[in-house]
Amino acid sequence: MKNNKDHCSEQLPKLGIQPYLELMKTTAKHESKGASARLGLLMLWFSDNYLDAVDLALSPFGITESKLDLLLLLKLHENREGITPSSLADRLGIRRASVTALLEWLEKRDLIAREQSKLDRRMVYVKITAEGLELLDKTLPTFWSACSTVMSDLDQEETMFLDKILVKLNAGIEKKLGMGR
Amino acid sequence: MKNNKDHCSEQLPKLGIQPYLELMKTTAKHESKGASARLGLLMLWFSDNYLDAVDLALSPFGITESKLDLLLLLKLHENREGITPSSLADRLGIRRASVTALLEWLEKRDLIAREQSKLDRRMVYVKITAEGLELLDKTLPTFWSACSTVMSDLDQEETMFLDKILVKLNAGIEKKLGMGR
DNA sequence: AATTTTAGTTAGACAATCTAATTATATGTC
DNA sequence: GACATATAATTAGATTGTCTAACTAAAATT
Repeated sequence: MKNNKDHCSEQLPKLGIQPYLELMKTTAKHESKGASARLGLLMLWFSDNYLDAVDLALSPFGITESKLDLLLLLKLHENREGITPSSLADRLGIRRASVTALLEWLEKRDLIAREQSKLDRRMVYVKITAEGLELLDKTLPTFWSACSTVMSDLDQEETMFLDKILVKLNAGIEKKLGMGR
Repeated sequence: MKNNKDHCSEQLPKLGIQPYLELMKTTAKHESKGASARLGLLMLWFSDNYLDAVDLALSPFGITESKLDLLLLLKLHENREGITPSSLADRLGIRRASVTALLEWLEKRDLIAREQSKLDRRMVYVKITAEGLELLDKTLPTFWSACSTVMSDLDQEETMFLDKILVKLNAGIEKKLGMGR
């Protein structure tokens, strides 16, 4: 999360996207894709800003998006028995070792509990605790409103259109990265 | 960057967005904003995936998006004399100490050069080197195509519409975060 | 001349990831 | 049944990008 509060003389002017596009003309492979690349650049900037904004909204709760993501996954599969670190790694698109680190943090704060499987003692079952659920209850309203605030600048037509587009783009990119929620 | 190649039994099914929306109904403040929050969630997922995809595309060049960002900024202001770490921090929306770290890395590889100002000896001027420009030349084609590839699923109408929407959203979020490019 | 402000750096921290190695357990083969 | 292989989780150690707080040197102000 970025949070620049240094008060410095603003020496470099904002360029906007134009100079980037001009540079692109001279350094891109196929000029045909100009419109897509412009879009991609706008999206890159927005993605950066948006993730920062959500992080910022969550920070008062002392939890990050990654960890909330994991808790949310556990909550939504609460009925299901036998959620293992491996399956979480799969679903989150990260390595098992990374999940271990997240679980370590969450367990230390009693937000989740781990229990060794009796059927296969290599495996561990992960569950969200009452405290974990409580934290979700406290955090989620802010999370949803952080998600929606930025989008509320759009009118109804734009909202519907963007929804359609994002569903399409997400499907495409999940296929490319080979995973999804 | 995420890169899951562990081959695990896929135990947790993909849920898609529906269960998240149902949970939202019971945990959001104002139900009115449902459409925006749904959009925000889709955008959050897409932003995550998109940044991962761009990172992945850049990884063969041994440079990350943050560092490329900085180099690009230097390239686009190449004519301007006296670019300081402070002004870069301003423009990148990060702290001066963080810029020092990036410059350290870039300087070690001769991609940028630092020189003490003679007018005000507290200040340092940063310039991109020939090697830095070379790296940009090698990297940018891949960067632009990473930006555009994901977007190329869209037809012309969608592209134009999304462009308009992103300009609007970026303006809004930059105002909220208090910075921009 | 003394104080305060500024620019940059350093030191030390934390979060989220990774790979490689390790441990314990299960499974499969001869 | 014993040995080899595979699997699940963890540990160890690294990297990246960020932060805050303290420090140094120089400039500006009082």
